Amino acid sequence: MKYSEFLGAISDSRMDICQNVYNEYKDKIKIKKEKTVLKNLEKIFDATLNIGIEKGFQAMTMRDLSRVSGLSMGALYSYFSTKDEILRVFLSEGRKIIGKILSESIEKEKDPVAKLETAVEVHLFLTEKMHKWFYFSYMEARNLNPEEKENAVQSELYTEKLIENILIDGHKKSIFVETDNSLAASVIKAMLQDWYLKRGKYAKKNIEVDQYAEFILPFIKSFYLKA
Amino acid sequence: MKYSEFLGAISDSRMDICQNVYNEYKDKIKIKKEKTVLKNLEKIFDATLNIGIEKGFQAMTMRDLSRVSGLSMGALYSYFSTKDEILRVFLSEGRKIIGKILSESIEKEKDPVAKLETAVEVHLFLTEKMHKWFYFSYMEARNLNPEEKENAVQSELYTEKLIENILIDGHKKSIFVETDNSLAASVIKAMLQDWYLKRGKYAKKNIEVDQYAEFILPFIKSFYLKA
DNA sequence: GTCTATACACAGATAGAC
DNA sequence: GTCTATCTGTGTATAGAC
Repeated sequence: MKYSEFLGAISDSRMDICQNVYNEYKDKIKIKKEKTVLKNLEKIFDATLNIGIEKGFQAMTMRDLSRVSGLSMGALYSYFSTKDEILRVFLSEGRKIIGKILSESIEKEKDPVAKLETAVEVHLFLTEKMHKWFYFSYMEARNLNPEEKENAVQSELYTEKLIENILIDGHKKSIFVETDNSLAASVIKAMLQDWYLKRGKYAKKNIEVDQYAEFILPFIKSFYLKA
Repeated sequence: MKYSEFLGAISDSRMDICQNVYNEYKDKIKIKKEKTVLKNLEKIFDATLNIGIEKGFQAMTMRDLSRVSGLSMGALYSYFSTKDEILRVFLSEGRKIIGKILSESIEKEKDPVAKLETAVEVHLFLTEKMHKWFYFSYMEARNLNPEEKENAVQSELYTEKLIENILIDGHKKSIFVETDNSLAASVIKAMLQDWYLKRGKYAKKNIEVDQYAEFILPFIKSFYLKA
């Protein structure tokens, strides 16, 4: 699959996240008109990601957020009751969307090699499309409260487990070599994460996401595929 | 090489960093007795890393640092004139030490395969020994001023260039396959970084640094070594 | 539904006693 | 060389006008 094909096949994830936030939190949000809420949630979402990536969520002040989002301080607090809630809500609703897309894509494929290819490609393409969310999520997860931090860790492990299961299945079917599949999944995950953590570097090297996928897939296969 | 052998061969990096800080900044530091300065710099260094890893440097207050380090607010400001200076100084002096150890270790080896093995092992072992510094450095680099941030980026690229040069040399000597060596170095770096970024995860999986090295070396070699 | 003005807490930094 | 007490700015959050 190419990134361009992927783009045509999925919906606007930013809108999906805001819609999810509305559905989940409409009782707590003081504004009642759905259209107004969605419009402003998107402004808050974009501003939070942009400032958060620029200087970190802790360093972002509510005055910054007000200025960049175009909403007043008072308006912001009609949507979220504390600054920390903004972080918690956008991260948790994002995780739900992403977990769903990834697992559904893998389930569609039958054989282990196709599953592995799909897992790698969909992960790279998702993080390319939502790179701001992913980078923000990675860097700010430690600012969550202990309970939510645990959810974030579990979500990471879930992705890794998806990959591990593909490797286990492939070995059972005598397609992949025998190895420590848990460790192998971690290492593959590390390569996938590097794509969104070092976006600036790859941009400078003129590497696009399709090229990155075409590089790491043979790299992974050369180790796991039996000769 | 095993991690235990590595440990026997290098000096106490925490003390080295503090010694470097003293040498470089003794004119700016208000306290004059070297022994006192070194003792207190180590306290400040440890406290900064511990609190910084726990909740981030931005969220760390000077009162936190005072409490954990055991020095008063006034005393802290006799060593560093601003909070940001603490970050800047510990990161830049750490980078100097690390770059030196890594490049010297690689230079000792002659053939590309041994160089590659050494680069991987020394990087993993260094990050294992100084894992707090590395994690802190990775997460807080963006809180540096633009000039220092650029230095941090360059230092990262330098490490990557060391690996890339090994791959280029290996290909010239017909030992390694032909590939995009810049991209290859990035991907190897990603695997190396995962070790210190996901320390908690590997601890839970009961993976030690020697095991991690033993896993990723064959993984890397299976791709680069000619059959 | 959105705004401005403000309360109140706490941050970084310093002065001056010891 | 180290401490305590304090200054001043800025942060989050809210009240109440429109």
